[in-house]
Amino acid sequence: MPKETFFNLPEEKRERIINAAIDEFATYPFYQARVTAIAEQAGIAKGSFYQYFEDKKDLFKYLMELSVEKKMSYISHDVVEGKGKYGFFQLLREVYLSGIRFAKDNPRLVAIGIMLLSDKELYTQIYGEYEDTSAEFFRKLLEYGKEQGAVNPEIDSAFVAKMLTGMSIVLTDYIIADGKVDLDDMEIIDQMLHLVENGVKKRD
Amino acid sequence: MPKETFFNLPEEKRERIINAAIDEFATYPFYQARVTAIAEQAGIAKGSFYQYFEDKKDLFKYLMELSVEKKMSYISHDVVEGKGKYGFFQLLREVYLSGIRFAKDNPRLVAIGIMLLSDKELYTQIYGEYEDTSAEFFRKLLEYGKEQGAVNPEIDSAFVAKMLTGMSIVLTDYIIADGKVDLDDMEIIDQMLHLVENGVKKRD
Amino acid sequence: MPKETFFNLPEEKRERIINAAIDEFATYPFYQARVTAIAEQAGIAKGSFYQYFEDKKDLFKYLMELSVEKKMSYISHDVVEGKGKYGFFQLLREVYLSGIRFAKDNPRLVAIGIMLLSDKELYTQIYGEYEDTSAEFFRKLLEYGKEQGAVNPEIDSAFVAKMLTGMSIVLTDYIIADGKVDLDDMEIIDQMLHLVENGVKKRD
Amino acid sequence: MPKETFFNLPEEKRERIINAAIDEFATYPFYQARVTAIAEQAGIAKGSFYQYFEDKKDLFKYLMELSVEKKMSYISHDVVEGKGKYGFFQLLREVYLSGIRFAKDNPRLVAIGIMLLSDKELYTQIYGEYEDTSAEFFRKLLEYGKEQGAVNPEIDSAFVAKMLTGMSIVLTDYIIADGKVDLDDMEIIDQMLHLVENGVKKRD
DNA sequence: GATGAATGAGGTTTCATTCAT
DNA sequence: AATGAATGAAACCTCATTCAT
Repeated sequence: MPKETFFNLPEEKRERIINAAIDEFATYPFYQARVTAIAEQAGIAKGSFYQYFEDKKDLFKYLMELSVEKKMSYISHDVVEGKGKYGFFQLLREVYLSGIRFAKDNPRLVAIGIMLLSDKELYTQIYGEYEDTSAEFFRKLLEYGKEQGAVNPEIDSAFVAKMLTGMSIVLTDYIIADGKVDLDDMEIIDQMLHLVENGVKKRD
Repeated sequence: MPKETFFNLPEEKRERIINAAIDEFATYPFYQARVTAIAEQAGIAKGSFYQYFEDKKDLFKYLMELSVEKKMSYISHDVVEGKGKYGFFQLLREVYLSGIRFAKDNPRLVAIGIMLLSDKELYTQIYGEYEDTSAEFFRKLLEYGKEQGAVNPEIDSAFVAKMLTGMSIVLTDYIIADGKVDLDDMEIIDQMLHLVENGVKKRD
Repeated sequence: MPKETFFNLPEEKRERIINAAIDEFATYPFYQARVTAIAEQAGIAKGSFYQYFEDKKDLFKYLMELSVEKKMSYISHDVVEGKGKYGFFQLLREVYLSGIRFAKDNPRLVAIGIMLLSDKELYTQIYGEYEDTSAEFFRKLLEYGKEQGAVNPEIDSAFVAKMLTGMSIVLTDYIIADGKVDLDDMEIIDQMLHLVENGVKKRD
Repeated sequence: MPKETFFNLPEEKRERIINAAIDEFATYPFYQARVTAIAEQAGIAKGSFYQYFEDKKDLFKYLMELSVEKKMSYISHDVVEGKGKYGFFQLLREVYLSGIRFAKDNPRLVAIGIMLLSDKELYTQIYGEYEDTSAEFFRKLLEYGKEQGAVNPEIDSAFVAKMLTGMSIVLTDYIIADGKVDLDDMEIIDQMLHLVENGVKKRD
């Protein structure tokens, strides 16, 4: 957690720092990212860095928090409110859509997140014992789908949740890498959802 | 490519080194992995390391080659011969199965591979211009499925191939993380394949 | 070029570093000179060295610049102003004299310069394409002497310039090695100049 | 001094080694020259090197000996025999000429010699307390010139000897650097000798 | 004698972090 | 709070030399 001093900073400066950090961590894996580079980019003294943050990891952690928070803001808008109104597959669609929007708006944050996923050493150092929040989210959604009768109750929620997570990652990766997906052109998302829908829905 | 001296080594020593390297790279991302640690673990002098390999990257590259080679050996047995005999979904099943077997036998190699995937900087340094071999493999398989009439010709092969890759990764990740999947108990794989099958197959 | 941090240092420290460097480079050829030794002698941390200089070569280059600058200061005083007033042989005498004074005051700098001369590889790395500034200087002086009618126009200025350079080097080398030459006792210099004068001057 | 084993080698191999060594030392200053590179070039095993020579310095020393020997062979032919027959300036001319011929035939050996001159640390390690053989040679020649009545007895033989040495070095350096001097075209040498002659000879 | 693997000291350089102002 | 110099651990890598066959 950043020190108080950081939060007392004028917003503009705080943002300069955050942006510099995002740039650096999106370009280099954690261990290769340099505090010096961040300080330089942000236009602050190296010493100041340590007045705002405990250390490199502290900043990184904070970034991840910001990222989650921001992602939530994308989801909440579309889904959280709508829960109940929507059917399972509609919800799933909204979740993916919000994920895509988030990725398009914050490609560097997504890149950082993906990097982190593959460095379990660091991951546990940051989040404590490994625990896949994202998969957990999908698991609950699936349970809800089962209750609703939209999802085949025989499937293993935990595993399919993993799959949905993985597909979500692939999707966002696809987006930030190639910038291919156009929000107006939803074909691909629909293809994916169609794939999931047919694979997961309850037969009659 | 390792130097000749490496290949002149007694097999036992060569394996000690390879194992030490796999251990280190599976635990730490490339830039955090330490040559010193590898040498120590392998019980060789630091200087010897550089008689066998050009540098750290050289060894890493070699490891990846070994990995691909080994993985191929898993696939070949099941699939390469059978192509033509099998339908698309059977082939896909075989591919996933071989992937799983490989992952169960070589979890650390898989971990290294996954790490590499998320460091594109390093990836291109090693393989030249980024090009997703795995996705390409699945794309061809899908084309084959379309020819066969088993796969819906309307789907975007490139994208679905990405998805299949992603799912494959998730699957193996799942396996090496939790060691949950038991080969005798194929339910989960079948669930995934079922998911894919329904999502991808041609409607009548 | 040293980094800004170096120039922000208190003069006393800067001098300690420069002196340590001169000592080291005067004793060992460039590649044998050790950054560690310089840091130790100067009483700074090894890491600090790299806050002041890009690398070993950076420092070395700077030393050479300092040396040229200092040498210029010896010449300027005697000659630059006097050009026009003096005849060719008087000018030559002044040039050699200033060279000697410089060598007596800065024997280690001279030693470094001489070392550099014999490592053309390094020389071009530092100054770009090899170009003998010193010989060029003498060549111009000789041309001036020809204009003045003091120097035999038949001689090959380029070659004799090389000779004058070489003799200058020998002279300074003689001085820093043995410390023999006493400025009050100019016999030797006069012998040399006499040698040159007779060899070069125009016959009637 | 090389070990006996070296001299037991077939001449062809010995020469391969010597040539490789000359190449390496002519290209890099002693400290940067690599035993490994020499062994490779010569096509011998690294271990063999140490069966022939004590260490790197041993080989280098031997090279210098060879060089002196070879240089002597150039001189002896022209001068040693003729001493007595020739006047001082004729002798001097012969000495320089032989020096030039040697330099043209063995530019790399000359380059090594010049390098060594500027590394006094190494020089004394090799020859013991610094002692300029070459200058000594010229000093004796000058003494002879004085006896003969050809050289002004007032000049300081030691110093002028230094000068003559320096000029000799400059001359050879000029030759190996630019390859400019053509033996058929002796103008330049004559210019230099003329310079010396006028500077040194006895006035009447 | 020939080989080439083995060694390890030591060099340069990087960088997170601390410290003094 | 801000600065930026200072530190030193630690990393990679090189190479002369020794050793065992």
